[in-house]
Amino acid sequence: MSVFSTDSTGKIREKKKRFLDREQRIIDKALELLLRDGVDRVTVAAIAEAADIGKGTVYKHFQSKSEILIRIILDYQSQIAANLQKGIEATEEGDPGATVKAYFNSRLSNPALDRLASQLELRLDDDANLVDQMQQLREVRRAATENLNQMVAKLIERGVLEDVPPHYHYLACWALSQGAVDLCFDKGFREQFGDMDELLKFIINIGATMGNKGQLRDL
Amino acid sequence: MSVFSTDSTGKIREKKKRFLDREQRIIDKALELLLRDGVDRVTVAAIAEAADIGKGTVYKHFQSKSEILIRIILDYQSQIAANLQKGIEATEEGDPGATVKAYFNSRLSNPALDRLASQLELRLDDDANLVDQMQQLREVRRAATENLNQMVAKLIERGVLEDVPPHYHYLACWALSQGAVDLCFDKGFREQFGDMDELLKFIINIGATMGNKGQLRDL
Amino acid sequence: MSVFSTDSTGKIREKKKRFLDREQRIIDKALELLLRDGVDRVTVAAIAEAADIGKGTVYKHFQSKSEILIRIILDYQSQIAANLQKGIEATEEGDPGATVKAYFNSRLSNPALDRLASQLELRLDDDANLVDQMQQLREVRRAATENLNQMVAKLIERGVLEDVPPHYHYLACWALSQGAVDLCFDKGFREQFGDMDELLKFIINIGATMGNKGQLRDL
Amino acid sequence: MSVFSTDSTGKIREKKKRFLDREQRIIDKALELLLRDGVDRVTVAAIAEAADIGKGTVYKHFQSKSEILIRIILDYQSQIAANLQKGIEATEEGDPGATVKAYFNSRLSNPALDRLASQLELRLDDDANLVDQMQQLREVRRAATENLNQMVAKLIERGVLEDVPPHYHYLACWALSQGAVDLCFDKGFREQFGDMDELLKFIINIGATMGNKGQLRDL
DNA sequence: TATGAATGAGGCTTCATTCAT
DNA sequence: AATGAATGAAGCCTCATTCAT
Repeated sequence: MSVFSTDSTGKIREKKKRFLDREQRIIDKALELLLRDGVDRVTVAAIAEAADIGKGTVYKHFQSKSEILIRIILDYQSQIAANLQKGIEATEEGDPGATVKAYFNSRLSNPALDRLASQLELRLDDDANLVDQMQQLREVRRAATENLNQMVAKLIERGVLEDVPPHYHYLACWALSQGAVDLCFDKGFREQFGDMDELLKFIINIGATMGNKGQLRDL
Repeated sequence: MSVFSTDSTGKIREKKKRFLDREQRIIDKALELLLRDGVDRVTVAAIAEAADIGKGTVYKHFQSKSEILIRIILDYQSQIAANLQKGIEATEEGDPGATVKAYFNSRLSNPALDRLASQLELRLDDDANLVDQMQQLREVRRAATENLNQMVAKLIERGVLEDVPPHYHYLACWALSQGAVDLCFDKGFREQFGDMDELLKFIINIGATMGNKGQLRDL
Repeated sequence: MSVFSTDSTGKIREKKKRFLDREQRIIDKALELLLRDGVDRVTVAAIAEAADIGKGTVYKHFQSKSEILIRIILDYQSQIAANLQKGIEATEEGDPGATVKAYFNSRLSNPALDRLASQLELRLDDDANLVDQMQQLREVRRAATENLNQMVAKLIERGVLEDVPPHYHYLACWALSQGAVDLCFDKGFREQFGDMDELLKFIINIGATMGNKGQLRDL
Repeated sequence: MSVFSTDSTGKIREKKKRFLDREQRIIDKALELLLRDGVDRVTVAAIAEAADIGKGTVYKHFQSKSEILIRIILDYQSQIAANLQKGIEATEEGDPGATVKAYFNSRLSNPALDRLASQLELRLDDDANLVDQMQQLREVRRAATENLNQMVAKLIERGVLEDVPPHYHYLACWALSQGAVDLCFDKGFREQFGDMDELLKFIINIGATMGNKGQLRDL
């Protein structure tokens, strides 16, 4: 490979890197603004300004505003999935509650972000131009649930968990953590009860024990 | 009272009734459209058209679009509170799980509505023109939690529930039901697992037993 | 005339009186609101409410909102004309400055009202539905200027005033008083110079002497 | 500087120029419409159409309709202030009446514009979003009155003008010119007396002599 | 006769997206 | 490739006037 072509390749690479960096920068700033100002109050113009680029440039990276938003969801979802995977591995190495804890901690460590992701997904749910990305999102989740399914099935087999379809267990878990996140943001409750840390621990504890063999009625 | 005055009074009453009917009609149609089209896609013009009245008429009944929305929240919240109250009474008459069941059933009987109320509240949270109604909403909730507090305290005293601050119990319950509602609307899950009825029963069962004495770890 | 018909006539008269009273009430309240809230912020609904009658009733007395407004102008104009007439009479009885003083005092005794009248007239100037009333307004003014013309002509003849077309004198007077009224309402000036009473006296003095023989240049 | 960078800089400059030109065009067209149709009847849509641009474009240049209007006032006020300054200089060079004449001519050379400015100011007086611009407007005026104060003080000292607070003189002048402007637009007067040029000369003459030593009574 | 609920034209403003430079 | 000025559809709200009761 000649010096010239090496140079050229290097330059192209550098260019690509800068391009990708900027893409990430757009997402980061968008996220920052969304968390700070709320879903309704973030405009493409604001994102561009925060990222210190022109509005038009945003559209070199994303076909529409929605694509930025769904990208945020996807990134977050992947992160959750990764944490979950670690939890599953820990569970397989002998700690039955590890998965649940990993999951809860993952979602509750930044409830604002979790809530934001929920809101965004809600808003983009039936956007016809995002079919692909939505598909991708579901795939991420399907992969995660597949692993969960196997893990839960084993725990059922071992008599740790109640013998119901495996997804009952982790969807209940999903629901409780989802609700816990909402709880963190209910102004009324926050005003009435103050600090929520202990409460969240209590809820996580419930999450870790619910569905355990022998706890439920009428099954 | 003369026949004439009776007539007159009657007519005035009838007029007022029609006025109030119309108000309800606006709310009903607004709710219908919100459920059908989503929070973002319902305009005042659409509500007016659905209610078969002029746009201006809407503003005879509500000072702003937001007031229609918060009214929907308040109506729903009152309904929940009423159901909850019945549950509390049943619990006091000897069925410890009645409150939780009443609460879950109340929220899950029409999850779409529940979810809509959450979304609306989120959107109206910092609307400066709704301070009064927001206050009213909190008052409805405060009254409900007061009753719950007393009931839970008794169950703790009787050794039925874990001895933690009473609100831990019902906020955990709130969280689980909130999450269960969201679960109903997750397209991915619905596609993957189909019918959710059994799952919801499972979750409600968890709701009814969680926090019971002896189920949690490390307390 | 029979007792019956007397009664009937009395009732009709009473009815008419009440009707006229209410008309005046509408005008009074409208004026009150206009002065308090500004021309832009007074609605027919507000006038009706202030007058303690229904909106529809307003339209039994006036064909449009504009008719209320022009009525206010006409009433004020008539009042000015009456005061002016007294001044003219006093001038004819030997006090040459009496007319000017009467005129200035008349307009400056309630500058807010004077300004309001100007603003309203401006706004109604080319309202096609008010041709008649506008004509009436001009007639009131024409009558006043006719008297002024004669009076000024005499003062010119007597060598008191400069020999220019008579209307020069009173239109200059009109202009100065008009400007004085505006002066009263200029926020900037008020803040900068505080109380305006002495200033207005100074201006009225100018009004009383301007155009006097021997004061102007180059004539 | 390379040819390329020169080109680039040039293009950017040209772009900026076109942007500013457009801004001026909006103002010009707005002014044109305001003068033609009256303050009440000019909409943002109409301005945009007249300027041959989209409605949205207007808001790239001005934050609100009010900002266009106040800009018109400010521009006019600055123009008046500049003319006034020239008059003051001429007075200082020996022509005592120069300032007054400059001022009157300035305002009466386009009475329609002067009147429009008054009306606009009236309408914007209590717009909370224009505090800054209003402040700016007052500053322009304060600067002008400061110069006037000094000049008038000198004329008083030299015995040309009556010894009253200096602002009495120029506010009287302001009032008379303000009134003269209104006079130009009174339909009734115009119809009755026809051409106003001679009358305005007469009034300007009054303006130039009023307040001169020895003309007033009772001082 | 008095009422006030109903109307809907019309105003201002926002913002995602495009495209000429 | 990057920019940001331009766009215009779409949304919310006001208020003079009408008309059924």
